[in-house]
Amino acid sequence: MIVAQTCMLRDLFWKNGQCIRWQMMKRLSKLLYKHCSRKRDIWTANNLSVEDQATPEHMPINVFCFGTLAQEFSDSVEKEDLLFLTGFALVKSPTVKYDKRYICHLELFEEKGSTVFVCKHATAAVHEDVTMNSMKKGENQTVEKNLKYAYSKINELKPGMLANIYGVVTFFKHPFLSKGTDYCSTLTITDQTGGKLSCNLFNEKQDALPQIYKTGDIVRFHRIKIQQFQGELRGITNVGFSALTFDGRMGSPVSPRTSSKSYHFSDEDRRIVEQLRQWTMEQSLILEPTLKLSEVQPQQFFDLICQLVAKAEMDRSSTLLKVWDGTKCLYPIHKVQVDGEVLEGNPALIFELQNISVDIMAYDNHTEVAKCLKPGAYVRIYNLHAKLQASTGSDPQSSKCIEFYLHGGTSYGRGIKILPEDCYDVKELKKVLESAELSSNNYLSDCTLLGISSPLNELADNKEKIYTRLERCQEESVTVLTSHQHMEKAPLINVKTCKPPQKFCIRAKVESYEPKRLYQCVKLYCPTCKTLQEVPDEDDIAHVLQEASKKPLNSKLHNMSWYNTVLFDKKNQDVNKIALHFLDFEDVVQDPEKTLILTERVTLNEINQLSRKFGYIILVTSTEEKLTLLDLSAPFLIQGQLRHYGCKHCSDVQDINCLQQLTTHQSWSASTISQILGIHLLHYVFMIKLTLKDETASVDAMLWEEAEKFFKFRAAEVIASEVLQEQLELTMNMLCPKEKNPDTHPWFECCIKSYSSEDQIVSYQIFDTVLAEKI
DNA sequence: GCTTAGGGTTAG
Repeated sequence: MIVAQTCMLRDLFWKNGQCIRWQMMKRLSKLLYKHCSRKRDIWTANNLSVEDQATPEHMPINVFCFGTLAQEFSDSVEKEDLLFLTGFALVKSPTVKYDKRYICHLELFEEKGSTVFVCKHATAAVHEDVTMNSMKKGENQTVEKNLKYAYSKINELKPGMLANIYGVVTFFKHPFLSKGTDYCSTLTITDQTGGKLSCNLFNEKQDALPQIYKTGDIVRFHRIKIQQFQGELRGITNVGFSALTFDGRMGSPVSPRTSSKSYHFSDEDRRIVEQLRQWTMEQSLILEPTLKLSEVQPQQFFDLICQLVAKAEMDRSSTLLKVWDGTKCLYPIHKVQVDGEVLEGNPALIFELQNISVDIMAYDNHTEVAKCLKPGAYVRIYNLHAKLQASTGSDPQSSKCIEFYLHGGTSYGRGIKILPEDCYDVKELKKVLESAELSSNNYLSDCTLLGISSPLNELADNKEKIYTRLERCQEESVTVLTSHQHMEKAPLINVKTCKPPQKFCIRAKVESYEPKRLYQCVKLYCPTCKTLQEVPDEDDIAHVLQEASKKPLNSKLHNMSWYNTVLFDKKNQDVNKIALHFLDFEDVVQDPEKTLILTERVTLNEINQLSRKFGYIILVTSTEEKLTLLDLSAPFLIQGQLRHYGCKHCSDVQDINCLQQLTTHQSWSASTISQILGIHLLHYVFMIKLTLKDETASVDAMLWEEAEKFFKFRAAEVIASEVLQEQLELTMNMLCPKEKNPDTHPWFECCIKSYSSEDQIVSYQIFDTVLAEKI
């Protein structure tokens, strides 16, 4: 529990004898603009709408927090939190007409004694008891200590309820894209009461829907809305819905699968899950829909847990999957004729497993997922059909064989799911695959004995297991995600079609990149006005210096109180001198690398020489009465090999005499110097456009804000270092080899976010991704 | 701004 302002529970304000209990519906509503009379109010007022669950019509009310309370509140509150509001003013709402909310709104000011209590992860039902009791007793205790969720039994559900329930999944469909904006998952659950509840779960993110692997899994739903539909009750996602999924097998770890960042899970929850498991087993509720290939009978529909050996795109609506599960089908199996070139997979392994693998045709909506699979992946195929082939030959009995189809559509939960390697089913599968390999090796030795020439003699000696050799086919990416590794990889078509802003993890190839001339990848960026510009080239700088050196030196400005001046003759030109003005002259000999000098009439070449010796060089020119900086087209400060530029739009250049403030070299740095001179420093940044492509689409993604983290070196260093320039070139050539078919490029996994600019153009940027160490 | 789906086999 977070208390926005210290206050004891017994001090809670009571109105008409009732404590006001609100469930927050929306976080900092976007209606803010509409509600605030002046634009600057936005920064001081937070608006949210809350729903009083006690009112039958679920009428939301607007609440405004002002001043410091607004800030504290917005920092601590999240969707679904339970709020206690005290000391508020009840004001007639001017927005009733269009927001259709409660006729009054609440206004809270800290200075007027308003208080907001924010309670995390609570349910209203339980909260009421806890709060009321606490208040009656006048105890100053936190609510969290007593926080407990109340779960409804399925047969006790009533329309209109916002329920917390546990249940065993008896049916489910994988998340699929609905005709609306969200992904949809349909499932049915039951519990010890025998009641059944079908649910329609929606979320714009596929990963946010419950991760159900099989019927028999156990789910926990919080805040699911119960509705009536065609005479039956339905559960539907509502604001604040959250879900946990558990394996339904007795004895397996009670560890929830969820996309929630935080969730409440107690011993009581563990007990409920274990009781449901026990009950499911006793009832023989779930008929195991999974079969081994050796158990398959013709005409059956079943689930298959297997490893992908190879795949081939047959046409637009069908993909061939060659899989094995370590057992051999007892019936003759139809082999799909496919050109070896289209077949993606290791030819040696395909050959090695030819007698034990089966061909599956995945149709229509399943081709999308099938195409994304990599040989070596472990998958569960739901509702696979072992269809008996129509007889063709003269002897109908003998020619019949089984064809495996994953038909189009989603009925009966039909689909494909990639299984994580550490899941129970995969561990079990590996055991079977391992024992199957022994016999397949026996088969190989027979071949050798019989003198049959085979490319596998060599492989037979290889101790490495076939399934791990297959796993290796899932080529590694040249990049590493620094977080979100658990997120499912989204096809690029999703990235393109989902409304921004969104975040995704993707796996693709770099088809091309821009700019091709890599030195142009580094730009100058002004964090103040957010503009980008090219780094001036040597010619541009030389030109500015040349113009400046046309101005004569002014001896009146030499040897002032805060600098000492030394004049040098230019080569063979007596009249053409350059001037160096030294700050902190005593230190020059001792610590030249810490010295700050102002230079006049120098050439680029001379600057390069001077910068090797002196720490900081500021380029100046003389006027009649003072030294001034050069045009900001040139760098105003040189620090070793680094050239610092100022923003022409944002800088308000100050008199050079301000530099007197710099008393010791301890205070010299690019940022302090630029600050004193009123210059807004431009930052060196990478700006590279990568065209990423997978089977579904191509997307132009910028490598920008996190590019330095990605490459693990700084943009400013690249400008100054030929070694790094070379390294950058090598890296880009590795990501996207020139003159090669993009399909042969390495895999590029990254996190990508979409956002739209003011002019509604959607852009994509790479984040939380770095180059892999080994490359 | 706020619906979407609302289980019940393809027909290759």
